[in-house]
Amino acid sequence: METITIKDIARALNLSTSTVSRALRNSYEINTETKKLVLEYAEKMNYRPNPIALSLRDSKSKSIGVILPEIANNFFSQLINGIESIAYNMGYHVVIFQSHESYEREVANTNYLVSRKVDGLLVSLSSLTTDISHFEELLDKGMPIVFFDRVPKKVDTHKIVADNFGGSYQATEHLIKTGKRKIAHITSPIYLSITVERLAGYKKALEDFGIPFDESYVKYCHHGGMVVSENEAAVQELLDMDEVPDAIFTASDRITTGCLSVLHRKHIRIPDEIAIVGFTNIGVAELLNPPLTAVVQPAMDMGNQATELLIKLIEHPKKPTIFESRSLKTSLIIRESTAGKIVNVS
Amino acid sequence: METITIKDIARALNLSTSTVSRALRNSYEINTETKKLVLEYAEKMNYRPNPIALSLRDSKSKSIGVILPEIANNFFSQLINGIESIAYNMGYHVVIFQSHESYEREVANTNYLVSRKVDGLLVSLSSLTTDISHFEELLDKGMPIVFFDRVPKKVDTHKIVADNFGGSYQATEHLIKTGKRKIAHITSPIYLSITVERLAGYKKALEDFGIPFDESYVKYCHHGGMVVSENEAAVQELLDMDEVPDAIFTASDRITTGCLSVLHRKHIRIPDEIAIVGFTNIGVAELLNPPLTAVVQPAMDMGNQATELLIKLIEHPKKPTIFESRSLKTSLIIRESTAGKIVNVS
DNA sequence: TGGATCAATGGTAACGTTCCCGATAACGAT
DNA sequence: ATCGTTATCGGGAACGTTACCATTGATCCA
Repeated sequence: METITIKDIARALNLSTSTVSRALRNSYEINTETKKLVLEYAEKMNYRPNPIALSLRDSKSKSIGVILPEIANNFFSQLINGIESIAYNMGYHVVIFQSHESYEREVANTNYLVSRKVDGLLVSLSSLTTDISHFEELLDKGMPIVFFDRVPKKVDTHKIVADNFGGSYQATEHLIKTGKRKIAHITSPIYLSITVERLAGYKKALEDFGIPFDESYVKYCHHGGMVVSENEAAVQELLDMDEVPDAIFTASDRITTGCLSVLHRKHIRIPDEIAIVGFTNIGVAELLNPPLTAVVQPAMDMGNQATELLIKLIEHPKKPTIFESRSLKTSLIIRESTAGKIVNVS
Repeated sequence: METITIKDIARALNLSTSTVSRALRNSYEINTETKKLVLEYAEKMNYRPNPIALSLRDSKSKSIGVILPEIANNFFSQLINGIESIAYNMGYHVVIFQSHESYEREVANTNYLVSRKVDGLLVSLSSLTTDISHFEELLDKGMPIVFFDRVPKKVDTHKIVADNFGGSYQATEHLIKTGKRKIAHITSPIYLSITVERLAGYKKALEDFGIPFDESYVKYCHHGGMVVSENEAAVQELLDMDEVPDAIFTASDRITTGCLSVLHRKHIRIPDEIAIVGFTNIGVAELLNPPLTAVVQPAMDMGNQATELLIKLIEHPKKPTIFESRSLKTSLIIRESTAGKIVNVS
């Protein structure tokens, strides 16, 4: 448990540090017996190479940085588990930073992580990030970055996302097929990739079933639902409409629970007055009142795949000619919050 | 954005590295003009000291390690937010490791964090940790450690816990006052501090109200509710009893949701057949069916205080003669899962 | 037997920073 | 003129590790 160094071993065995170093790395040019001597002594003294010294020397750290909006969120914490399990197996460790949906903190975290010499970055953009030059500069300098979930559109690197379009389409289609026609959508800021894609899926489903798209049925929460008043306002605006929606499709963990909470307080009956389907990974969806129909993302798998791609990038510095943009299937879990007779709509 | 070093500045300004270093640290023995020159150039070139080099030199890293069971858990992720906000303000950064309730991973994480030269440790024990010698050794060597939530009994260092006894007493008392007499308790493994304290509060409340304690009403989940079958078995055993409980007091986030899920599947009516109160910080308690009465811990504040104590320990290496053991008040939020007439019981 | 080859090991610089110890010059005091 | 003082700066070592370039014997072949 004492911090013993190569120097200590060298002194104890009357060898040079070079010899010890090479013996430990099992170099071919070291005498077998010397090697054995060193290895045994190192084992006995519980020698562990100093990662800091290694980092300083090689400018790598066997660690990957994760920047995401927040961890107190089922989707992200499941995703982190996915990241960690792969990283752990590959000998990397994971440093997590939260942007708390703040652009400034995202930039600060990025800089810190870079100065800390992480070997690569796993990033999901904050809801207030419109300028991504801090990542582009790093990319230009050769820093491996993989984006997940909330990905920048133009940037040229690996990306892992859920099939937001498909999931959204499926949710909307499900609402339509259970007889809903006035379907609202409460979602994140429009400059997030997830917002655009989910909105597109929603629109396409409406279109396919001959329901005209009504812009006033779409509400954006600029802080991604982090601010209570936002949800409140969004829901209230919908309730104040001439044609009150008969269904709401909510686009994230926080927005979903926020809206549910508002609807509860207003004693709106779900699904009778308004049906709800959420794009959410909350673990207790089936315990909610009513049990919540949800589009669930394969969060763990997203974490796995993003990490695999990142480590591949780190360990094969030759630039891949093509970057992957994987889209993982979501699954629609139907529960009572959208209960209704299946109606023939097409 | 380029990684510029002190050497680069020295070369550019025709100074020595020592001078530059001292100028940057605003040493009194450097000429004001020289200082200005260096500072301006450093600013212009966006110089950032290399934390790795600092770590190697000083054997400190301005970082603190956190070891806890899992982050995909409302209580812990709220607590992490508390840790981060303080650490961030004090110029430390936070490295989080999950034990996933495994003793081996806890030990591995500890070793890694130590070799990584964290300046201190914030620890909540895994549910399978009975031997804490890996922490005791570190403590003996002077490593600052603060325990929170699940703390070892004997160890001599700062500890931050919720008032588990009080919270538990309050919950039990509430059940009794709403007319329940056959109150079961499903909890974590008995060798965890939280288990012992919560059990004690539960017992004391029973005793104070003249209800005999029945050991068979207490069920332990050895994996802290992480394993579904555990919850299932615990609940089933209770349902199979001659005197089926009329209330269950569950002792953690995971155990609470796990039990609720089982009760739902078995179509047990809450609170009519069985009332439920959970020791839990889940965010959507009010959205559950029925809304869940909960003992809520001041998770964020626990994180704050633990971090403050740790940093104090780090920055004032003189051993404090006495270690603090703070216990923060919980709050009982009453909702429908324990609805019932208030009865006169004493 | 001289030179070449090879196995085995040592010495040292380098990564970026700080700190201890000097070094230099200017200046006033003796 | 000599000395001590002060202000300002430079040189080098150290943190732990590895890579490159020696160095040393020993062996071998012509």
